[in-house]
Amino acid sequence: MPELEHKKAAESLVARLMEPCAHCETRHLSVCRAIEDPYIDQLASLVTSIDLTPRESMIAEGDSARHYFNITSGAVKVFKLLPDGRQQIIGFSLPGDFIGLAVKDAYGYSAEALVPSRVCRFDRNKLEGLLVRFPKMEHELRNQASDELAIAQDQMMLLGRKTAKERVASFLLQLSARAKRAGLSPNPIHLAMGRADIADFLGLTIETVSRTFTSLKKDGMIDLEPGNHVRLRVPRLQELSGDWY
Amino acid sequence: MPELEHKKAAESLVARLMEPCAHCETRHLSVCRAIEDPYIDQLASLVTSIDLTPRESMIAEGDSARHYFNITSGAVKVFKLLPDGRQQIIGFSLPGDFIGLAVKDAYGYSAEALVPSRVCRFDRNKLEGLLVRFPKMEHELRNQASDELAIAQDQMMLLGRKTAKERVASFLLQLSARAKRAGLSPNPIHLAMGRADIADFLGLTIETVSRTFTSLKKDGMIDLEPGNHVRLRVPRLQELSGDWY
DNA sequence: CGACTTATTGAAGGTCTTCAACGCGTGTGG
DNA sequence: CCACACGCGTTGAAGACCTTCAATAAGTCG
Repeated sequence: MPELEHKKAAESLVARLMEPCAHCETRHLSVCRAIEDPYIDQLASLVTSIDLTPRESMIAEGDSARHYFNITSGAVKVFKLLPDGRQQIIGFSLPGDFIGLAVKDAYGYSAEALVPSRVCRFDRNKLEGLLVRFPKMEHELRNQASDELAIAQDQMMLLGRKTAKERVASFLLQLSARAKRAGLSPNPIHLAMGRADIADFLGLTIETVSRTFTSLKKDGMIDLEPGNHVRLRVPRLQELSGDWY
Repeated sequence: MPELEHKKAAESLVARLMEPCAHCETRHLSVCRAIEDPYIDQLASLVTSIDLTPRESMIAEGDSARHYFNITSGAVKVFKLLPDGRQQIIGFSLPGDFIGLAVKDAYGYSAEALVPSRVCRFDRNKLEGLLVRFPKMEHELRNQASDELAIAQDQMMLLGRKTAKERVASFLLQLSARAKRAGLSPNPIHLAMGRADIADFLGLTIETVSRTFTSLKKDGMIDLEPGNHVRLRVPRLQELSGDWY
């Protein structure tokens, strides 16, 4: 590597370490976009970047809620457990997603990485303090909470009233739409999670999810491709999903 | 009626019409508490009080979202429909509850009164304008959204992973807790909604709800009393609910 | 290659749903 | 005043969808 290139790379590394937010690649996707460049260091000063390995826990239900989190890369599952071990996945968080809004004193859910991931951890008290000076950020957080609320309501409809086929169809379309927004391939989509997690998200069992996938495949609605990729026949899945289009 | 009494009553009526927020009995329960007395008229200026009869519609899914609402008396159901008529109730709103947060351009749900109710209707644009000057209110709205989000997540757990008995037990305890907060009787609780609405809220059918009630009664968990009242054996219902206590 | 995890498939079973009938209370009209 | 209809809740029997239990296949990593 030429020395100039080398030097540039080193400077860029230093910059990322010293000014994590200013050079954050997911800033434009996240609530952090509410804070303008001149002030961004105030945000950076209360942030810690954390790397997570698959299955590594990020939040444990019941812990006192001292931090907010923002996903910068990878994928995280957010879930609740019943005392007997039953699990319900509340959502899958992707780059740009904010975690910690639905919180009182203690976290009401757990969260752990599905794949190698990186998250920004904010000190909650300090961030709340910052919000007094940055009402735009406060507004952004409310919008984020509103969006999540609307998504949660769709999920209630899915869990309460849809059949297994409809749930899986909705799920696949939902992943496709999110991938599109994140600039990833919306049609052969990639599944970052296994059947067990899909099941715990859709309120089904692993076996039912698997059977539903093969059934959709037989009906020509999807194709299962290597590497956990799924090709979707979108219009027909939309019909099947039971939703309004 | 003595003339003095008469005059007082008339003045009070005028006051309520002219300064609806200043004399609102549910203000302390609602997000409106964020605006202090000296400024409350600014809020009052963009509010319309509306009376609803049972089954009267307040919001229709898909309509452009020009208003926010605040329940001041009665009870309202908020729900979503699938094209084939299946219904999922997202929540029951009681005095002090704010409706309209989970909204983009159009409402993602419908809402209608269960019993004679009164609601405050805010012009959405004007209220959003007001928020710039009252960051405390903005903050209050975020908190409200966060609370609703946590509730929605509990509901996902209920819908995705709980049995019929657990759902009904959770539901009754939930109603009891809300009644307590609203200053109503938390133990013989009153059901403002019929079996059909309970079913559509819990992701069950009318028949299953009915059977579950009688089963809980046989097991000595509840007593059904006249006037849609239910007496709860709380500790045993908590065990049954499958939740953490 | 071999051990482990994950996904698929089969068969039996259970919980909840569906379809149907009945009871109960209320309100209306003959 | 009673008959009747209507809404709502309850109960029964049959059936469907999903789950559970079990075995096999496929994929992953040492």
